[in-house]
Amino acid sequence: MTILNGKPVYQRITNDIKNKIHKGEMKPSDLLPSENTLAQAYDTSRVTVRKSLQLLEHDGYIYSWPGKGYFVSQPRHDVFTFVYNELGSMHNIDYKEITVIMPDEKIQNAMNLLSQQQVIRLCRVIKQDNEPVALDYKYLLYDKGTPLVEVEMRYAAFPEIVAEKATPFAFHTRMEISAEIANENLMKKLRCTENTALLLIKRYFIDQHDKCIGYGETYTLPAYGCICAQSGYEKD
Amino acid sequence: MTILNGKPVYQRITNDIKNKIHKGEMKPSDLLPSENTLAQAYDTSRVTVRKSLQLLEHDGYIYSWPGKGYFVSQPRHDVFTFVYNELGSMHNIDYKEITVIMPDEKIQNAMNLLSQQQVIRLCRVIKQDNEPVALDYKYLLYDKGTPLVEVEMRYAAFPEIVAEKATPFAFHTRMEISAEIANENLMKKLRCTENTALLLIKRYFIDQHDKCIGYGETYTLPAYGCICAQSGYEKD
DNA sequence: AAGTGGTCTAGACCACTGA
DNA sequence: CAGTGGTCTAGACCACTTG
Repeated sequence: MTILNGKPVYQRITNDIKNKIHKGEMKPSDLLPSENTLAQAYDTSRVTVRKSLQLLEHDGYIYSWPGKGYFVSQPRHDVFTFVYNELGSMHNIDYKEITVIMPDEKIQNAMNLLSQQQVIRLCRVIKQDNEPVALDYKYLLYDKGTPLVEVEMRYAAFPEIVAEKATPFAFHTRMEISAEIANENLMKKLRCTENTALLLIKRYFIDQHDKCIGYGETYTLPAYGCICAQSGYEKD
Repeated sequence: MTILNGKPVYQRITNDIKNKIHKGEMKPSDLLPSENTLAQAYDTSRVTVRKSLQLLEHDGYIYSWPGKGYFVSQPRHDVFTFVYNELGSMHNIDYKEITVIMPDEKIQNAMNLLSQQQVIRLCRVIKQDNEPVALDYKYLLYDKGTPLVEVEMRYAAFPEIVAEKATPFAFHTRMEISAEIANENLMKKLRCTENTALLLIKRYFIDQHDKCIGYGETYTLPAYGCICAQSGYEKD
């Protein structure tokens, strides 16, 4: 009785309202029927109706105004999402070097380091069909206490390396995407000409105390591909 | 009685569990206490506990397995989000041209057009401090029925233009981010040298029938800035 | 069979908005 | 004041997992 056509009641309500919004039958800033009205219309309880409306609210279709009611939102088309898996799976990796260095000013600023603080630098070249497609640098804090060097030797991807030093939920990543012309070092390692535009991805790994515990730079050749992001509202 | 310290019960439960996960007291794939256990522990009802757990589930901290219980998730550090507001606000815009053209093959493929289908092309140069920082092309389907040209004259940003032809929730955007070297046209319009790496942002506006109703290309100078994305779990 | 989460009900009290 | 959403209760039945 509660579940009809294999669909829970709250999903039927959610879908009905979502469809009306998609079709334009309900437009941004329109007022929805009240919880009690919907409960009567669907012959169900207020709790069930609220579950539907909270799903829609969470997905950005509607918002609630206590004392007034629910309204259709202004849609946002400026929020984009993408998945960035570190290059590596499905590719050959040429491990190039792992060194403990005294970082230059650029890295010191990026990681907000004290001077005299050493860092571990990992450099990798990613290959596809035996051609280099990307150059990847990673920088990690070097504390003499822990034998980090051995850890890195596993060629782990960046979030996993960092997660060893912080609990896995306790850090976040900031990414900066830009374009850069290949310099001599990049030309040599990526076997490209001097007129090559590279996609540069910088990543800052920040722990819960706002401390930068890892920094990475990845230079990618145009041939390899691009970052592909999505925005918008999906039907059903 | 239900609300203590100004916080609803369900928020206290949510925060408690979230903190335990952040601190590492609960690790990925750990089993949480059952709904009934939590209800007793917090001296509340199962419904309230479920509200807390569903918030955590929606935020990616835990997942449920019917018949077994709730488990701490493997954290995802590969999903990134950013806000892309079209260049324009806070900048000078040099309107350059608006034309109805027969698109070349590149645009035909991008928009999946039939040959002989004309499109409207808008070209803008965005300036900052009187220096050009970006070049922006927009392509829209041209149907002779509607006086679209007048509509575009308002210099509206892209999602708003497109939303006039589809209901505002009924389309989504795909974005491709890549790097490209300045060609002669770009060098002239952006006043840059031939060795300049530009950030190229392509946008495809897709309606609910998977039809491309708009296409855009934005070339940005390195000096202007970059795309800044975020990933990870926020405390509280 | 006992325990788990998934769905749902029929109430209740509160704070807020608007006539 | 009546109506709205926000929070919460004490039950219920179901399908699923585990012993």
